[in-house]
Amino acid sequence: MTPSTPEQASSIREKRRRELLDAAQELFAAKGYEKTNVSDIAARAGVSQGTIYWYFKSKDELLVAVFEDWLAQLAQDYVAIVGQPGTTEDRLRRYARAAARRMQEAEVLIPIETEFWTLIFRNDAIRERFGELFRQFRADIADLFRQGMTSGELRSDINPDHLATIAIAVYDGLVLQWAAEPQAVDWYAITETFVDVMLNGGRER
Amino acid sequence: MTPSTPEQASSIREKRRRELLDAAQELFAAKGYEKTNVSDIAARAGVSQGTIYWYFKSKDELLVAVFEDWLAQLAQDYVAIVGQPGTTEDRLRRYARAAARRMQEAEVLIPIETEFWTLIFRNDAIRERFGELFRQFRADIADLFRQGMTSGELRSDINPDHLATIAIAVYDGLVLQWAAEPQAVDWYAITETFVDVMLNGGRER
Amino acid sequence: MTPSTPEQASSIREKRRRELLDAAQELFAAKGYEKTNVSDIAARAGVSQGTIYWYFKSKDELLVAVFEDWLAQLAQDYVAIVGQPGTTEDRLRRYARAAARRMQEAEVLIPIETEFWTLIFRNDAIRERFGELFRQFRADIADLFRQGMTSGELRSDINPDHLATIAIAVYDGLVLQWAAEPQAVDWYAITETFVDVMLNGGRER
Amino acid sequence: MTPSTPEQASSIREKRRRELLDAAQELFAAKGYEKTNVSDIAARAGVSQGTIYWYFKSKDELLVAVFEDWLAQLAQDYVAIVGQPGTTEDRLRRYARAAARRMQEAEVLIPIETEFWTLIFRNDAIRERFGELFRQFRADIADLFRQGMTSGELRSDINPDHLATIAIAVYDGLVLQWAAEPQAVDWYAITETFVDVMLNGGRER
DNA sequence: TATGAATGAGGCTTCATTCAT
DNA sequence: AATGAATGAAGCCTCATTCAT
Repeated sequence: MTPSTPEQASSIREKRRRELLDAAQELFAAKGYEKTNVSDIAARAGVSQGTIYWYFKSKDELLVAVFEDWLAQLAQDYVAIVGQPGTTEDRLRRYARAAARRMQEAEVLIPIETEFWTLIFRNDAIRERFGELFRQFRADIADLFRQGMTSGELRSDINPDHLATIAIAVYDGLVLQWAAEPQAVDWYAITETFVDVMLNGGRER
Repeated sequence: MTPSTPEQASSIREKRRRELLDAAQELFAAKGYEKTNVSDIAARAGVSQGTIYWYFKSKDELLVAVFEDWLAQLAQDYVAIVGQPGTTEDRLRRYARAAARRMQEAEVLIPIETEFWTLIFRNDAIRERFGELFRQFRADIADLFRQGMTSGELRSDINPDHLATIAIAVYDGLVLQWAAEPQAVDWYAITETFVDVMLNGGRER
Repeated sequence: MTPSTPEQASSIREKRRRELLDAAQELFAAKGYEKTNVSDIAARAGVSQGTIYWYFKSKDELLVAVFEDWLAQLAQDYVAIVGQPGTTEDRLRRYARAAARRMQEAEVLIPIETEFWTLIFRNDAIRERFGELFRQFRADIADLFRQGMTSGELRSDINPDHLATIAIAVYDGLVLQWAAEPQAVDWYAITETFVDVMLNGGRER
Repeated sequence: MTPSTPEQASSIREKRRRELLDAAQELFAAKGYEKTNVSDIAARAGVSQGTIYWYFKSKDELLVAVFEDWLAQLAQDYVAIVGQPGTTEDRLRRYARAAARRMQEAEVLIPIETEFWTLIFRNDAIRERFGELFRQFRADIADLFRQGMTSGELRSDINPDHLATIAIAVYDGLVLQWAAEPQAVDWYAITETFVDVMLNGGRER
């Protein structure tokens, strides 16, 4: 059975597409979208420039594809974590630690995150998808808090949506500080402090 | 009466420089650095393309100038607030509310913030300055917390640097969520929740 | 039952070739040679891009094939008409009316005629073939006039070659005016006027 | 007075524009629009490629400008001739001879005429302008015939518009035959035959 | 025969920067 | 100081053609 069967051909296509996606992601992260040129991507993926256009209609569409790809990974990561059983406190800690771990492991990808954030203001399609991601994510975490309130674990006089918004914001904001001064951000230590304060408050009593 | 005296000439120069800076800031915010071209800036400032090079050595230098300009405003805003007298709690609330107000008032400038963040990864000078800003800012806020610990207002078993890092991160992170879905971020309400939880904790007791 | 016999294979080949030729002709007429790309032709003929090269050595050769095909039709049309028996006047009228009819019926093909005319200047092979066509055509019509002169129907002090050249020129020239303003060219009415004047002259007497 | 005054600056601009127009016209005539590349035009005009875009928004717009320029010359040529005083016969002869002379003198420009004809089918703006030209031209010549009919010089049972259409068509059609076989078209001799037959008819009497 | 993938040359255009005036 | 013109280096993309299956 030669590799000319439809399935194999298509799997080759998938593979090539992924190579291009990976090459693009790395370069976008390393140099930014504007500074990355199509020929660089082609070179890194080991194909000719024209080949890219066999897989993506334009450089822009390639960017969107990278973005979608990245979103997919991201969503998968967190949703799985937040959805696990346990007390709210446990799950909150797990979420926070997973976020910390992800940041540390995927530091090379952080530049591409800020790249996408910038795109949020320039590209309606991307804003839409990003908004959707945040919405879903916020809903999941708010849900976690609501369960804690129902079970009596958490104060019920706090707006769980606001809480979720804050919990998400912290990690995005940390990214920036890390970017400006990596050694100033110890993901794990800050995570512990954050969870502690979120639960117990900073006030002396 | 031509502006031939040195002072006049220099004040005209200042004025023109500011016009160019403003034009550039607006366009960078609106379209991003890469998509903004020198001729656009010239047109918006009402001068010819060549004139820009009488005031700035290059487009890059113009960007850095806009950045410095923006940083100056920013620092002024916050430092003043955090430096005022009062209990730690008061000052924390004030800081948080000032941040909320600033966000709301300067929403049109937010895109330029993400633009700068992206630049953190591409431009060493900007990373350096940004790092400095964060460092100073973190130091000021951590100091605020330390005073609260000394005075017995706050628990003293928490790392004040981590706390400061988190406090700053929240607002940067909120910017992103606002970007993706403006109506989801009510700056003031979230601010109140944030301060409440930071002080009292979310745990039922 | 697969088409494995030589005849069948070859007739399939013929059929496929014709499909490609038709697709190409339509597209060349609609968009022009340069703007038509090989993949468009393939798509319209329902085959893959590579297949075209199984039937034609290059895009250029495909153009020449379309041209030859078109010439063949054209020559067939006219030669038949001019060669029919009758008085010179009858045959002249018949030629003129046939030309008028052809124009009206084949208006969609007119763009491809101008396309070919342009190619006269760029492509030696096409100029050669075109010259041959005109030469033959002119000879046939001049002959018609000569017969009229011999028989006393026409004045014999006129150069029959010039006359033939003019008679042909009129229809080609009309094509252009039709192109620019279709409603201004009533093929049949103009034809009658043309034949009338050619025979009787416009001078009052 | 240095050449920096507005008038001179603008006349320099005019001059440069004309150089570009001429270079483009020559190349379009020689190689056709599609085969001519912007860098060739720049080279022939002795400027850099980018300079062209200081004068024309795109290659397409340059083509249209060449076309307009050519139309202007053309209209000027003929309108002057047809508008002169004299009998209809005189003026008809003059028109025909002027057309013949123009063809002979401007043979290098003929390819660009067919180039434009092709464009008639592809470009609405050009079709519009071309239609306008033909309309005006036809009207002028038809008018000439009408005057001849009024004065009793010409038969009044012929449609002068058709006659005008034919008179114009002949020269456009001759261009094609000339293109295919230059030596077969003797502009002056054919012109005399054409006028003779148009006036006196070809019928023996 | 037929196909889809791949190639690579080259075209149009943009744009930061420089220059002559 | 200021300007409009000019430059030239890329960059994205198209497309005829070839290749592996």
